[in-house]
Amino acid sequence: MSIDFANELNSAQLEAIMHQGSPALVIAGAGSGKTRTIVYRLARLVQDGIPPENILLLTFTRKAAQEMLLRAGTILGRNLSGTSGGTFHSFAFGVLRRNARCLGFDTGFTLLDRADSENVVKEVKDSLALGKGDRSYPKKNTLLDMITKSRNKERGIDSIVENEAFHLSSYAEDFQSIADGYTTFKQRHALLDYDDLLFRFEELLLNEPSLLEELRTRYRHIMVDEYQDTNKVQARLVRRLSGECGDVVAVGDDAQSIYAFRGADVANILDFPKIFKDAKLIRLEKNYRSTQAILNLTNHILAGAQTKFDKHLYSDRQNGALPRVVHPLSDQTQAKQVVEEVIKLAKKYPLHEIAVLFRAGYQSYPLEVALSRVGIGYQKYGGLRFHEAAHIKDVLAYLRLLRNPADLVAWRRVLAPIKGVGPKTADRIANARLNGDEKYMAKTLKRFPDLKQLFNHLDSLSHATRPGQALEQIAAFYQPMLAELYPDDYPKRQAGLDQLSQIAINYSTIDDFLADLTLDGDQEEEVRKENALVLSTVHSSKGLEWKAVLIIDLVEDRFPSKRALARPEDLDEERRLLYVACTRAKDSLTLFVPATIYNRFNAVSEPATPSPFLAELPADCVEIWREGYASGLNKDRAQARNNDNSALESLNANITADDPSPSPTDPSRLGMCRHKIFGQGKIVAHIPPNKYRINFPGFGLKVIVADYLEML
DNA sequence: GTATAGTCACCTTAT
DNA sequence: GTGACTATAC
Repeated sequence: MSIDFANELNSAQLEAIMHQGSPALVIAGAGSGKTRTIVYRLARLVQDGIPPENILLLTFTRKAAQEMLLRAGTILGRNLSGTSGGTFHSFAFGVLRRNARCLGFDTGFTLLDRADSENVVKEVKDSLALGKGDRSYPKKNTLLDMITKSRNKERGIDSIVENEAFHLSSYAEDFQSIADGYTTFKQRHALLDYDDLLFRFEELLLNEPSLLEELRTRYRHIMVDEYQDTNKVQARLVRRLSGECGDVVAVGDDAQSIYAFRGADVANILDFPKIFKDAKLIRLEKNYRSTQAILNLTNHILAGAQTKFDKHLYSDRQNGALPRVVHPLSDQTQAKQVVEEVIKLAKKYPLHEIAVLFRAGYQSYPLEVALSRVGIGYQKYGGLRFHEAAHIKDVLAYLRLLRNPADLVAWRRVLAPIKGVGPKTADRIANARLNGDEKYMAKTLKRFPDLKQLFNHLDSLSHATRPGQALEQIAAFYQPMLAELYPDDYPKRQAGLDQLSQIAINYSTIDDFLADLTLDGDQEEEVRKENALVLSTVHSSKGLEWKAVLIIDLVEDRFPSKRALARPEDLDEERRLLYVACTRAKDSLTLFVPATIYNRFNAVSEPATPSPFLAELPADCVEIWREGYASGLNKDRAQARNNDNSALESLNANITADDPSPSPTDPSRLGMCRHKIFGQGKIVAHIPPNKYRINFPGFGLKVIVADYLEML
């Protein structure tokens, strides 16, 4: 069966799928049929006689790769399972595992997930006696952030701190010592973190020319999806694997770059033609996903960016409803409004074609409560992961020890439930067992009789090679501890363990099972609900699409996130994030702007400023609705957007007047101020309780928390 | 060194 | 309502 490609694709897409034999960069706007293009190119290559084994497809999630391979297989009517597909990290892991000896890991190695890494970092910090008794000392999360940012951006920690966390500059030296200690710890216990996978892979390719040759011979055709979100080392890996003029097709969209915080470098896209000789450039600009009404809005969002994008999406779908901006009275009523909106939309679309998107995982909590109350099933993407739950990690620790007896992180977990054994004793026991210190072991076994059982259990496990089988034994051993450790919700956790066993059955090696869990958190989707509303962070929504999209909490501090705005260019990333969110919608787009946000710190609702990205939008590209105190939602007939701010400010004024705390709008303070990043600026307005709107020459209007300002 | 009860500050985003 | 840290007693 031959496929009529010309009939299935537009001319730019066709050009992309027919390209072969040299590097090409496909700049694919949102909804421009990027996935379709990759899928058809896969199919085209195989149809033209390329063995699937010679193709490498690198994507952002493993699921994306699987779906593309499945679709290509369906088109061709044959199985493409021979194709290598996955994330950079999982591909790197596979190669590293097969060559563990070249890395100096003779007894295997194990992976650290984010939480593991944080705990190691904290341990190192404590062992160096840094920040003792200092409550305001940077937390493990911040410490690891600095360390991995430094590695991903390939700049010194001091430079990262100076640029992105200037308030921590006095700790820069500490951070360096902690980073060094962290590296040493990982080496000593045969542990790799996410970043190590990429860098050790690169090292391996440099040190083992025969391996590089082998990989090059095998992977003659490389495709890389979401190229705008690759970092420097990933770009070098592609270059090294493909060679300067190999058959490599990178697909991406500079306007959708949303992982700069992780070291992603848009320059990779821009430099592609420099790094790869005679790279062909192909642009996909026609949008097949959204209505023109939605694209009008997304084009406006992008137009406000400081970094200009050469992008203007267009669609044939002219008859679309205007995107709606809904102003609920508070974030609590917002949840109610979203539920009502979902109920209405559900009459038109299946639930899984409707998504609610948000900036950060916690923002969906009130909504989750409201949904449960009315019995609407939902599936959440992003936020806490299945395998991060304590009981899952407990059980996995036994498996880790089987593969890497030096894994101290796992030892601590396994030993922790034994009464009388704390972190110190756990370390000692682990070391004694590793070094065969019989004397200490005998002594300790006498003191902690439970240890005997644990060791017997571990010994019996060592015969198990398949993860399903091993997990069965572990679950039996862990059972009594589960009930003891988690008396409140232990049935629920038991169900989680059963689910884990189900997943494990599909794997033939423990290494792959463990790696997939840490490298690809959404395993639980295998038991995904059939028809459920989708809740997702914007980051996790990348590459997906729905008939109807609702975005919540579009207010200053939340979207854009106040945590994300350390440097001027960070605002653009937040803007691109909103762009990604809005371009997920095919037919219907609704933006929620609550007038107040509940503040847990002082347990009151505080007035919120609408997201600056919305304030810029021309009045005719959206329809505005407001929630009244008594009357529910009303359409804003006048569309008097300019009154918006004044109404809000009078609301603010009222609240401030009732507030006994000091610092209301004081005209004498509305002078000049200085900000570490934006420089000197004129204060335009005070936004109670603690923010100012300031005009910074060159940067425009910004809302800044008073703590970050020096008043002049 | 460990267990436990109490106090205080806190939630980006994710391979 | 929780996780991270401290003080106190075993």
